[in-house]
Parts: sequence; C-alpha cells; structure tokens
Amino acid sequence: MPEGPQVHLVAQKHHELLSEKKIAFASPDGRSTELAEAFNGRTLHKVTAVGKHLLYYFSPDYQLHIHLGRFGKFRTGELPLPDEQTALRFCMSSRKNWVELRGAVAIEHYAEDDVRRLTARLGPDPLNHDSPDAGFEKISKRRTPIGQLLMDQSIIAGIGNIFRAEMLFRAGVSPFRPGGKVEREILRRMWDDVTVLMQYSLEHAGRIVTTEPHDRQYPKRANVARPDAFYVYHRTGKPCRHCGTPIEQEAMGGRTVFYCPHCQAD
DNA sequence: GCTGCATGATGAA
DNA sequence: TCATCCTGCAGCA
Repeated sequence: MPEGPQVHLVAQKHHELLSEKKIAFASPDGRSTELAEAFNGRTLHKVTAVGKHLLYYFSPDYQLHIHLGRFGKFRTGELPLPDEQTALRFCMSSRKNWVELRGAVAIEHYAEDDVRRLTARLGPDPLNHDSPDAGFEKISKRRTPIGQLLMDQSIIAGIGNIFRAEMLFRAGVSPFRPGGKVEREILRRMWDDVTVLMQYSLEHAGRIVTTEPHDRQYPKRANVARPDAFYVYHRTGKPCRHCGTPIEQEAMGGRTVFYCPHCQAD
C-alpha cells in the first residue's frame, strides 16, 4: 500500500493516539512473541517516519522498527479489541486505543545503533526537510536509468512506483534516461515537485493526486480507482492527458514503469 | 474457489 | 536477473 506520505501519516496518527501511554503488545500469529514480551508495559514517547520506515521510540535501546512492505496495513480503533484475528501479525494498545498490523515485512527491536544504521543507509527524505544534494550526487554518477534510481531508497527515501512514474512525467523526463544524463537543474526541479506532491498527500489523508488542479473534489477513499488522479500510473493504452499518445508500460527492475513515449522522449 | 496482480525489499546466483 | 516473502481483492470460472 504505502509510499512515503502514507507512512508519515501513520507515524503522526500513532503518535497522537499512543504517545505518553503505557502500551500492551500482542503477536496473535506468534511470529513476534518475544518482541511483544520485551516491549510489553513500556511507555511510548514518540513515533517518527524515515522514508517508508516507522520508528516507535520507547527508550534509546527499546525502539520498534516497522516496515510495511507492499502489503502491510494498519487498522486502529477504540477498545475492546476486535474478534477477527486472521493473519494478525501484531497488536499494540493503550487503555483506550488499539492498533492492529497485518502483512508487514519487518517488526523488529531496534537499539540506538540499529536506528543509526537505518538512517545511514537511507537517502534524503523529501518529507523530512532533508537536503537532496547527496541523492543528486549519487544519481549523477550512475548510468542506471533514472526511473530505477528514483525507486532506490538509499538514493531518495520515500518514493514508490506512483511518485516515480508521475514525477518523471511532470518533468518530461524519460524513465530510461541514464541518471548521469539528467541535469542537476532538472533533478532539483523534480525534487521540489515531488516534495509538493508528497506534502499534498500527507495533508489529504494519504491520497495521491498528481494531476492539476490539486484542489479538485475527490471522494474520501480514492486512488487507483480515481482515473483522473494520475497522468500515467496505471493508464496503459489510455491517451496522454497532454498529447493524446497512448501511455505505455514496461518492466524495469522487476516493477512496472508507466510513461508517455512522446512527452517523455529520450 | 482459483489465478494473478498490486503504492516493497532482500538475498542468492 | 530471479525467486522469495507478506495480504487482499478483482476478475474469472
């Protein structure tokens, strides 16, 4: 499900719901029993996000690291806990609220060093007001297609398949152009643009809308189902909104990239 | 009921 | 580059 903004939104929400509360943990599917026991009864102080990673801070050596992967999903509610426990990986609750987690890739006990290692291997995150220079530097040294580099979390943290496709279209850059062939000025413009798009998503319940104008009215649960939210993502065969050329798709690094062959010519 | 696919990431070859 | 892990749902029979 999640690209950067949705993860940051989860961090905000869980912080509001659970910070400064004593937390009870459970691992109904038994995969994180040990961790649940180690954290049980501790007080949560802060929830933050870096790229697509979540960090729950209890104390320097008791931090909880969660990565949702492609399918991870949270649900929240007020006690009592729901009966349905199918595929339920993890549950955190205060005296008032519960948070359930399914499908996540990582639920881990992090000490200070682990957190340092994580942040060290992630590139700048547009939502954390990082300087993009280190990311630009890496891109300019590579011959790998820019479309693939943008998905690499060690180059820029938080971008996923939707933002990758949409930011390239909005910049008129072909996903196949080698990283080193994308001028610094263009990189800068793409970074600024995707920062705005991600910020918008963060402020609109995680909805991603890259077409203009951004203030169009959308129903609450939109996205892939909203055909006019995107320029190219999942629009294979449909006419480009700018030039009418059919949108194309291609496999790139095991993922599908969508682009307009005319507006994003090499 | 089955199949394939989806906003992710890793480790082996 | 490929196989693998994770869940849910659309599309099909």
